[in-house]
Amino acid sequence: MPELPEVETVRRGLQPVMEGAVVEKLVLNRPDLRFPFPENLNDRLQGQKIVSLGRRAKYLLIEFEDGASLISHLGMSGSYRIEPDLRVSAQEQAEDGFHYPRSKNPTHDHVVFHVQSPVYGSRQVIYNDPRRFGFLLLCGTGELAEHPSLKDLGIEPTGNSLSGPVLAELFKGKKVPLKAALLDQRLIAGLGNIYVCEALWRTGLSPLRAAGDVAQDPQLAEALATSVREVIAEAIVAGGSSLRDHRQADGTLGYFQHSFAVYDREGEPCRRCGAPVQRIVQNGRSTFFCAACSS
DNA sequence: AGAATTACCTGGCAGC
DNA sequence: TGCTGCCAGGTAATTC
Repeated sequence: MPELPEVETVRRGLQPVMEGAVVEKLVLNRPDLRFPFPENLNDRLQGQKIVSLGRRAKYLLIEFEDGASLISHLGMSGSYRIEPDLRVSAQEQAEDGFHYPRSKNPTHDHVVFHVQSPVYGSRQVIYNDPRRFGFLLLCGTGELAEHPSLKDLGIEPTGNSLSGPVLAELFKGKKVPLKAALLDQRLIAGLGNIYVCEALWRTGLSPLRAAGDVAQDPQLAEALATSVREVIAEAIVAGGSSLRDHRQADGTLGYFQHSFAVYDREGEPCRRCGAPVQRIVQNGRSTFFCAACSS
């Protein structure tokens, strides 16, 4: 599920119940995910108010009033959902505007935040992750920027910071294929396999082309930077659209509503030229592109 | 140093 | 219907 747009969708879904809420209790149903949970996590967070829910690249940042932060990464299969507390009546549940998806598999409900929201009252925010590639790290006051998971991250592909000249500078002299360069979180942070394929297709660039090539052509660099920004922005809007009617934490719905130009469309006609979409493997991962109209 | 490969897990699906 | 093999959007560790 989670590339940047999905994490942003999750952030927006959780924000209403979590921001300003107090952590009543944190329940860990196992000792670890990808990494061991921080020690005494419940003791550290119990009674603390969540002051904001942020995001950096694909990381969800839960910031507390004492300045500490939880860094949450969803890995490949992580998701959050909101559930009503037992004390919340069916009537209130029906009227609070939230959508409460059932747990697809309760055995993978690894973390439960019991929160008391000033607006919605008691709710459970539940982290589910079948593959357990996700992780939860605790970061002390003021250490977020220097945290090992965050300090080497490149620029966000949101807003206007990713311009043609900026992209050209990042890719200058790089011999690696565009696919690898765009996936490199130290250059641009937040792109994953899907949106890299989509942005390259949109620009008419082959994923096999050397990144340094694009750096030497200001127009190409501008076009690629624009495509990346557009693809990400549109995906966030699509994720958000599933939140319009029922605010929900799980970004899955928005994600699957997306119709991709090339991703997972091997053999199907290119939406630009009609030639069959190709699938190749780069660095052990699938790349989808149109060999006929990308170069 | 930088690039490529492997490891970490479970679930779903195609093919037999 | 079960079994096997393969594939999956992530980062980190290891090897080259």
